[in-house]
Amino acid sequence: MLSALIAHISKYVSLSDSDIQAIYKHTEPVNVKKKDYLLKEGQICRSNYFVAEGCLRMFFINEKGSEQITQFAIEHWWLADYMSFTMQSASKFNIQAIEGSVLIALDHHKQEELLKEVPQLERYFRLMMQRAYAAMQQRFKFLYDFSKEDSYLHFVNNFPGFVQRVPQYMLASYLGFTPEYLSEIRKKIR
Amino acid sequence: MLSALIAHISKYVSLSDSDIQAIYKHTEPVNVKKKDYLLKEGQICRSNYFVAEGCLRMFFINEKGSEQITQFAIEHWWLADYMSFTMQSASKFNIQAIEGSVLIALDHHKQEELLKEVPQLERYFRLMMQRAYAAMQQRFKFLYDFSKEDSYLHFVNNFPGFVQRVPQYMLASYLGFTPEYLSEIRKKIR
DNA sequence: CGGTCTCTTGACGGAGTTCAAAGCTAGTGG
DNA sequence: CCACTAGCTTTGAACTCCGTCAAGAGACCG
Repeated sequence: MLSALIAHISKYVSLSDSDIQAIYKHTEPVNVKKKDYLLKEGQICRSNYFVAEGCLRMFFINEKGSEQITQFAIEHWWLADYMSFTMQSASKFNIQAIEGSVLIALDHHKQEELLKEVPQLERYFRLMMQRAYAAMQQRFKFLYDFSKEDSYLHFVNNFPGFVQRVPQYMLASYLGFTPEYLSEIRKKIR
Repeated sequence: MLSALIAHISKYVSLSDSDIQAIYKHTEPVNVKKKDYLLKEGQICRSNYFVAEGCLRMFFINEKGSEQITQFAIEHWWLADYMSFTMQSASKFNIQAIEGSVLIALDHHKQEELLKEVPQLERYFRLMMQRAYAAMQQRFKFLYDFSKEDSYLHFVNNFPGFVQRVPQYMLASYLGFTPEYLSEIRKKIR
């Protein structure tokens, strides 16, 4: 499943055979079952994960003691708590598989080594970070602009396939409201 | 004021004299007065701005017709609508100076040229994007975790100097509530 | 089939908004 | 250096969206 990553990188920068060998040497494929954890609160986020297949969620435990989802990651996106990853300090987030998933893990120090060996990956990761950051800027706009009802409608229209893949209560959490209220919205729409 | 940028870059990667010359050639210093616009809704976000001195805000006009601030940028941070910047497509955001400011502007195509001439800047910008993205991940956590009152207290504690620099109503907008409610919170604290 | 997740319903309460008006403050020009 | 004005902040009352709690109905998995 490394081929999915190689294909993805190749869309942004060109790789020689020896570059591919270097990537092969520094990354580690990881197969996880539904509900397996990749990071738990209090641990250091040691790896940056590329989703080749499947789906992850990142969440934290809020002041009331319930799980609050902040991000999903589907095929061809990277996920990590980048504060913890960069500083190698304790994370306040959890990362968990929502489906059985195939991931490529890239450890912090392995990433540094790999970037030295294959410098054009600096460009690839810059573009990935820029893409992720741009998506977040858009998301902030929606968060501020839309009512909860509109947030839901917008999400459903923009990711029609994805809505089927996760339980409703996770969507509600991600969108910032309760499963009860989501139920209300869905009733209204019918 | 380019020296501020050179100093900042030098914290992350090392620059030769010719690298510095290249940076000098591709960037443009911009002096703006309070309330000057750097980007207006509908325009393409052509430049990435480094704040050497001063302060910017990014905002959009929400469904009710009022300004909603999504980001501030102070000294040593970069600001752009990265979706518009990357795709060179129309932006839905505005960028405006809150104070008289000294900026370094880097146009999209100039950035591409510069990155070709000085490849280690790919690393610098990767680190900047990663830092900005990490900050956003944290911010999402706070947004979901805190009540409006706690958001305000948290912001004041974390950026004590900054609160003096902007009008209260801009803070309220950034934190996602009304100036009236902010006034209520401030009364309660006293 | 039994038990544990997940989704729905309805009653109630409260954090935060809206609207309107008055009080401040700071910038500007005379 | 004062006076004027526009912009900013405060107040209070009415309202509303959405959360909380509790209980029941499905749905899925071993």
